[in-house]
This record gives sequence, structure tokens and C-alpha cells, in this order.
Amino acid sequence: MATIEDVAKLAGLSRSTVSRVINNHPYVTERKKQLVYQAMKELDYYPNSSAQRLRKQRTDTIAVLVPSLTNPFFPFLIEGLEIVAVENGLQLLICQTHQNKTKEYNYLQLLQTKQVDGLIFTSLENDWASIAPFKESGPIIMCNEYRSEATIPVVRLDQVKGSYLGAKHLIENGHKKIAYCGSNKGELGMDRQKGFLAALSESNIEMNSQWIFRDNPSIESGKKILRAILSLEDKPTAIFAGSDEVGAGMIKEAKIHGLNIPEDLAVIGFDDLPVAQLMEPALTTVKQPINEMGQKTMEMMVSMLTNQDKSIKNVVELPIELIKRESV
Amino acid sequence: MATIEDVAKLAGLSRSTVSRVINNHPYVTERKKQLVYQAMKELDYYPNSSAQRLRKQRTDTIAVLVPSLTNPFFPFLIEGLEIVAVENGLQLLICQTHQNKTKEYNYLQLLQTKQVDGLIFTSLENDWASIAPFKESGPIIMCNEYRSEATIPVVRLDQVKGSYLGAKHLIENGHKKIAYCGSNKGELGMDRQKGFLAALSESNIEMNSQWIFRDNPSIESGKKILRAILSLEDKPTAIFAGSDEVGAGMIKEAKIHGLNIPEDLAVIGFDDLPVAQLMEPALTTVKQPINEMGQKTMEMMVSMLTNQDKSIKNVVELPIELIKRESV
DNA sequence: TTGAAAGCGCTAACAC
DNA sequence: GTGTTAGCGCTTTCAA
Repeated sequence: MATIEDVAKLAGLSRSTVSRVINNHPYVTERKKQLVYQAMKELDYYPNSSAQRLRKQRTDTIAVLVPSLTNPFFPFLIEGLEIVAVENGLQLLICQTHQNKTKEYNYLQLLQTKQVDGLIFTSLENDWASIAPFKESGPIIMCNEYRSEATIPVVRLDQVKGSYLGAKHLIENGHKKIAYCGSNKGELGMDRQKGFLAALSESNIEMNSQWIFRDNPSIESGKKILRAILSLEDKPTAIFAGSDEVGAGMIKEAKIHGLNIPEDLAVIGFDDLPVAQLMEPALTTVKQPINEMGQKTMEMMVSMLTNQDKSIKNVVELPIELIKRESV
Repeated sequence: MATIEDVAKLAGLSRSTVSRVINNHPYVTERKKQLVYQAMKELDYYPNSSAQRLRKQRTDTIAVLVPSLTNPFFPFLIEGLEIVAVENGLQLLICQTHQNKTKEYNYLQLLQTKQVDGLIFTSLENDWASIAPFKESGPIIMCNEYRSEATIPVVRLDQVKGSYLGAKHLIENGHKKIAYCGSNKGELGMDRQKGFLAALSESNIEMNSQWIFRDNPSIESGKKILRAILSLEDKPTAIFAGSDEVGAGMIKEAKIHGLNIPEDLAVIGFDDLPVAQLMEPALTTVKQPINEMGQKTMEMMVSMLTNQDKSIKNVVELPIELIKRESV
């Protein structure tokens, strides 16, 4: 394997000059530049990435922590992140936490071992307190999920408003017995529940604790929850599904059990993923501007990387809207 | 930022001993080991990843090239790859090519710049001839997609058989006018078409060239193709969709246009992704053991990494089967 | 069982 | 404009 030394020798120049050519420095004669290119080609030379990183103390790589790629929400988020990353010569290191606290925590070592320059959380299993110290090791941003105690930039949506819109829509369609699905672990989940409950109490509707479900946001969860609802004595007439995948699973399972959607049971999703449109009836949902959220996040990362603004408490909030289809 | 030198000093030992502790070498007194641990903790020390990689000439990272993560097939494949990668202390660097020849080609530099130890193709835009030289830079494996000229290990399915099964099922259900969707660029695509045509000719069924569609495997493509079919004078009675997403898009669009599935039009998918079960009617499909394919691939990569078997032409072929649901 | 020393491949002062 | 040189932080002979 050829090194920069070999190239320098063959071109009859010094390592520095070769390095300058590699890094597009000005002040290199066109002639010598050509000499270098020629030698590189002849030797099939490529700069060693580890050596560059060690010397430059920079990796141009950003870690992106996602719970799972099989939840389509995250590939769409990554899509947005990647657009801006590529524009800025950054590489993404995609890390699946599988909702595992320890795994998530261990990925923070990427920052300490200088394998990445920055890190983006799109979900969070650990307490903020245990994450906070890692801010010293490089820029950390939260995207999608958030913590109000966290003194780092956040790109998020108004989840309170999102679920409020969803619940309101259900109520306006005459529903008073509404089930709720969603996590209550993160602040995102708590806010979403808050908005939901706000809409109910605004209309003096009471919540039945039996109608609250905490499962994972998956199709299987949707099916499971629907079966649980069916076995209830006092059944809700509508469900706030918390995600399109859950909503889709519910619709499918409901129909298997002979229910008509939305007549027997109204379902509203969250996210506006492709599956929402595919369902029969098409899933009414709360749309999140996922791609835009990704882009805004990476823009912020780039600015942190260049300005060294290590601890701006910057909150970007993007719009969220109701998409009416046929399931309510 | 503390370095190994700092740790050594604080512990009153040499860099070598600290390094030995870091790398779990035998022959270090328990006492000194503890001294090192203590110093590392005190200094909040973490080994610099770039320095280790440069020195060890190893990154323990494998590049995985996928067309796109928003096609759920690939997240499921990655799931399988990751299981075995984690077991073997390997990291995945997931790279989206977005079906772009140049992008794909540029990712090969990861191998030459020694940013990764090996590389896995799950699709291929470039000719094999232009990829072949990169074998010198590290182990390359093909998974899912394949090329018979390629002298590298391949983990794949019998695509000829898969599409044959699908077409046969359509024929057995009385169809003689069958449309086909699928790429004809890669060998996977060609084989799939081959199997499809084999089933037809076995039953003396002729193919109408107007019934062949080459769009991308997406929901939108499915919708578009369905509309194209609707505008045809001589319409097929069944469609081999080539992917579940395409099939799902078709079913949805067909119903919008008042068609009954499968009475007016039978649809068969490919992959057996979650969306197949969600559709109404549920999508009959050809199931690929995606997760298993990922695992087998990474097992092979691990063995290449350890045995230095750089050019085994090893083909692993996994079973493929028909899943009968309601769309045929 | 431990330490000294060489060197992985590169970049960036600094000097000319 | 170009070369010399120091050194990024680590591992691994080699010798003791």
C-alpha cells in the first residue's frame, strides 16, 4: 500500500507538497500539482483516513442514534439529515439503540474516543443527567425527542399541539370515549399525552384509565392493543394511535374482527408515513415534517461544528398539522 | 483530553503497560492493572480511536451499501447483518447509494482509505468490471444482488425460482394475461424475469411487451403503473409486482379506480414485508428470508476477515417461498 | 512481567 | 512556493 512518502519520492517532491495537493491548498504550482496527481495515479495512492483523522483531530463524521431503522419514521429522518450532511462534507454513522439504555449509553463513547465529531439523538432512553457530561466531548443535538432540562440545541415539533389537534378532531366528530396509545417515558411522549388530555378536558370529557396503552410503536402493538380493546367491557369509540404503524395495525386487526372503520371505531395516527395512505380506509393522521426536521438538525450541527458554540440552548420548533383522510 | 501518556504517568507505569491493560493482554499484574484502571478513571481517559486504527491497521468496521433506507427491505436486511456484526465486535457503516452509480463508486474509497475493513453490496449500479479491482483493498461480498462474473462470495436467493413460483400461482388461478414489474438492470432483476417468463412459456402463455414495467420499487411506482395499465386497451388480469411496496401501491390505486382485487385484477408481491399483511386484501407474495440473508452474509464477512480468504467464490443460496394471502 | 523505542501515515508550523 | 521537522496517540517488537 502506497503512502504519501512513496508519492513524494516518485514525484520528486516533499511530503508537504503532496499533502498540500491532497488538501487543495493554494500556493502549489500547477506543474507540481500535475506531477503529484500523476504519481498518485501511478501508485494507486489513497490517503489513509485514520492517519488524517489522527493528525487533523477531526473525523467529519456525525453519529446519529435512532431506536430502529425498521420504524420508517427514522429512515425518513435520516434522509433529511443526510441531505445537509452531504452538502457539508460530513458522513453519517447510523447507530441503532434498539431502545436499549446501555447500548445508547455506549454509543456516547464514539464522542470520547473521537470516532465522531458530533452526535444526534433522535430518541432518548437514558436520563439527561447521565448524558450531560458528554457535552464536553463534542456537540450533541436532540432531534425529535427532547428534554427541557437539556442545555443543548433541540429541533422538535410542538407535540402538545399535535396531539391536541388529533384529539380535537376526534371530539369534533362526536367521540367522547377515546383510547390513547403512546409512551410516557420521554418528554415527547408526556407532551403528546398532555395535549391529548387538554383537548378532552376542554370539552369536559373524562378519561378512562383502562383506555391508555403504552406499547411500542409497531404494527404488532397496534394489533395487540386492538384485541385488548375488544376484550374491554366499556369500549372506546375512537383511538388516538400515537403512530401510523400502530394505527395501521389497529385498522387491519379491527377489520379482521368485523369492525367498520370509522363507524364502529375511529382511528387517528401520527407521523404521516406512506402506510397511512395505503390503508383502507386511509388513515387520518397528524403530519410531522420529518425531512425538514432532519435538515434543520444537521444545519444546526454544522453551525456548532464551525462556531464552536458548544452550549447554545437553541430550540427550533417546526409546524405540525392534521391530515384528514377516512379513518375518523 | 487525556492521552495514554498521561495515564501512564499518573499510574507510575509505562505506556506499554497501559496499552496492555486497554487491550486485555495477559501478563499484567493484577496490582498494576488496578493502578491503570484507577488512573484512567481519574483522568476520564478514553483511547483515541483514530490512533488505534492507524497503529493496528484495522478499523473493525464494515461498510454496507444499500440503495435506500426508506425501502423497508434494507432495514430488515441490516437487522440481520447487525446481529452477527455485534457478536463479532464489528461496527456497521451504512451507506445509501440512492441508486446513483457515482455515489456507489465513491463509497469504494472507504476500502482504499482504510476507513473500513470490508464492504458489502446489497445492490449494484456499476458493472462488475469496474468493481473487481477493489477486491485488492479488502473483502467484498454481495448480498441479495449478485453477478455471476464476480469472483467474490455471494449470499443470495434463487430469484428464478421465486418469480417462477409467483407466476405459476397466478397461472394456476386461471390467469393468462399477466403484467410484469421489475428492473432488468441487475442479474437479480434478469433472473427474476427469467423465472417469470419460464412459468409462462411452460404453460404456453404469451407475453405482451406492453405489460412490462421497469419502475423503481416504490409505492408511487405501483400507483403509476396501475394507472398505466388502466389506460391500456388490452389489459392484463394479473400483475407480478416485483415488490410488496409496488404491489401495495397498485392495490390501493386499483381500489380508488373501482377495481376489485383479486376479481378484476390479481396482484402478487415480493419480499413479504409488513405492509403485505396490512393491505386489504392482504397481499399474496414471495417471501425472502431477509434477516437470515443478512446474518449469513456477515458470518461470511467475519470468516474472510479472519482467514484472509480473499477470493473464495462462495455462493450461499437461501430458500424462497410463496405466501398465499388474498390478492390472487 | 515490564519498559524503551520505533513507527503507523499524515498535516502544519516554521524556515527558507 | 516548497521542504524540514515535529508530533497527533497509539501498539508492538525487542530486550531486560
